[in-house]
Amino acid sequence: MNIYDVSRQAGVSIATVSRVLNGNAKVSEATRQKVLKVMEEMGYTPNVFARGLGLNTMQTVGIMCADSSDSYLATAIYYLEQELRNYDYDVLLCCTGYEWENRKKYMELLLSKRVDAVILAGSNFVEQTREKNRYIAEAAEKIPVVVLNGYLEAENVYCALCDDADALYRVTKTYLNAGKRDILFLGRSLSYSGVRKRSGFLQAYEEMGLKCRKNQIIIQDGTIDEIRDLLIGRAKQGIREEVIVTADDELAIGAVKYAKSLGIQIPGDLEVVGYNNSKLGLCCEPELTSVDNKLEYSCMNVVNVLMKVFHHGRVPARTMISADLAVRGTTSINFLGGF
Amino acid sequence: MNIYDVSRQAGVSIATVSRVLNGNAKVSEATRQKVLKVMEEMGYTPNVFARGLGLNTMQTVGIMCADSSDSYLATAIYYLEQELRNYDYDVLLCCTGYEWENRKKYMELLLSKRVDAVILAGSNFVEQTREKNRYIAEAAEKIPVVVLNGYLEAENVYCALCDDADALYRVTKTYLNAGKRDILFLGRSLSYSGVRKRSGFLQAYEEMGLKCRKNQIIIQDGTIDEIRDLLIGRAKQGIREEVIVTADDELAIGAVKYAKSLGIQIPGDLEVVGYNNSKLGLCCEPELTSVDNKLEYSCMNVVNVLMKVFHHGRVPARTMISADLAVRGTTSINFLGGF
DNA sequence: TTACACAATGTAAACGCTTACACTTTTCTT
DNA sequence: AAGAAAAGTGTAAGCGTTTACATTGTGTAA
Repeated sequence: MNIYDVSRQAGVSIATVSRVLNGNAKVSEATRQKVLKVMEEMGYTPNVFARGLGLNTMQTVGIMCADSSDSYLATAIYYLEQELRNYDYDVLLCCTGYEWENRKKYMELLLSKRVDAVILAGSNFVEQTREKNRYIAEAAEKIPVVVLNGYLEAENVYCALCDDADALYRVTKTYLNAGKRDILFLGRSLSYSGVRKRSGFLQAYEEMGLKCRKNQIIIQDGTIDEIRDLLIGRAKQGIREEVIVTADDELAIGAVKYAKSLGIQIPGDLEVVGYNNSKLGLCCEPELTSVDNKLEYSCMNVVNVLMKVFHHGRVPARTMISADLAVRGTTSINFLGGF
Repeated sequence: MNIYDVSRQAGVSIATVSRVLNGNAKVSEATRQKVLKVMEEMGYTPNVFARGLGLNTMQTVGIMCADSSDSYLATAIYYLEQELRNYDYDVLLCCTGYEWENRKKYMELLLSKRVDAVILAGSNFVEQTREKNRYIAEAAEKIPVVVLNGYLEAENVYCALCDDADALYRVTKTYLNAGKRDILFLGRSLSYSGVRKRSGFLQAYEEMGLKCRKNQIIIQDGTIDEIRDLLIGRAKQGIREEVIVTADDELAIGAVKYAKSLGIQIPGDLEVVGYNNSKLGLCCEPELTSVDNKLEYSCMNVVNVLMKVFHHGRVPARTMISADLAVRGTTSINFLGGF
């Protein structure tokens, strides 16, 4: 069943039916209702392919992420999907894994499906070298690209950021102000936000005129248990700390588990701060204090930017929000001044 | 740039270009190479809309789930996406929330986008009444529908199941055989797999000729903390148990947290068994023993079924696998006989 | 009354592919 | 060597929309 069937049944031309369908051109209210009624009765659904051919859009946005099963990314995808649906856009999902070499291919795949825009979820999409990011800039020549929590400078690329540097700066500063000196920063290998987090950590030390030892920074990709074991190994060499600040909740949970297995009291002997305020943090005992980067808000922001771009509005290439802190059981310090 | 540009440049007809594109009809190797080279040089990408119009497919599968941020569903989506991509299918994601009234609408949305099939991820898609499932059966009249871990009887609906009843039966039986009697079943409100899990639990009691008290079964939708508080309240009324078996890991973690907050030793005083073997279970201390319903395997199975259906192969309407058990710190019993 | 603006509708040409059918050339049979 | 079968290619008719342009009708100002 197609537009001809409807037009015949309604006694109008296909142009009129099409106009009713799109609602942008003039149609008298009487015919409008008549056509609508016929569509309803016949159970007519326009063919998206034909529609796509004509309009060159299928109201679809591609979301690229490394791994949609990752708690943080899964949450982002959920918020993005919900928000996009409010504007009648569908989501084409694309998981690239962590090797950037694949990503060009996946991006081309999305482009070939003629998505209206691409959202890159997660800062691990932005690499250190311009060369590695070229595929993003190239894509952005054709359609809008929005990076969620990653920074990239290129025409037609918009970034929705959380000020990760500042968040880590404030957490660290609070501890330094309280007289703590042995603070460990636990991060992942260097994504954009990873770099920013570390620099916020370092800035706090610098500002106090304090030296930060090399072994106060650990960059480690690995599972919770690997993190735990790493820290246990370290402790056995006699390296202990009073505070561990991290770049994500899994790292923090690894730290909590390390403490538990050595009988170190949390938050008595050791305070731990996670990042992302994910559900994982509610699973451990005590519950994790964690930086809340307001993911839902950022996701809504991303979609907002997109909609404005679609409607030819002016949009700043980069928006930045401040993080909150969800204070729970793994800390006892008073953050009120800093957060 | 379109197929005409390519055909002109290559000095062949558009039919030949199309044939090269689709690779199903006869083209001499020489022309094939020539056309391929021109495409490469021009950076030609076929227009999916036009292609869709002709072929009436866009190589896309819809995945419906209640909430893609849920750890279990997020993992399922990931595996499904990866496997589908192996066959050059893309994923259109659709999160419906938990109210079944919305689902008809979302299903129609997917159908209107002309997906080649729909995968329903999670048993909460299958309701108790036939009426509520009608929208699924209706969709299945048009395209194949596969339910992941849910059971539905209808033409063109395929189910990839894990034998949840058997898993809970075996766990429960093991404890009963060991002389434990106070076992609590903690489930969610009745989805298909929820019902099956409970019936497996009950079957174990029945088979031993034992009575199962009403308060040995709790059906509770809620967060980890709500579960914990519920159990604490129960304990204060003097109701204690030796074992808690659950329908998902969040419930189990709620149980672990309840035990911790009352100083109940795990696994000394209380054993806890989760379900789904999700990442959450690795976050708590001790780590959660959890039924492994082999999600990755099931997902591959779902995609396999789909591919066979697409190629007009005969496929059983329902496939069932057995669960494993990931034994970790919250149990001390020996499951070897049962698993 | 004429001329004109404007609203409502129709006609027909894209949009970029696939593929049935027709045609030509090559290869195989006997 | 003739005829049949197979291989390779082209022509043209869809697929179901959108939309520029043409047409008709209707109210309004001169």
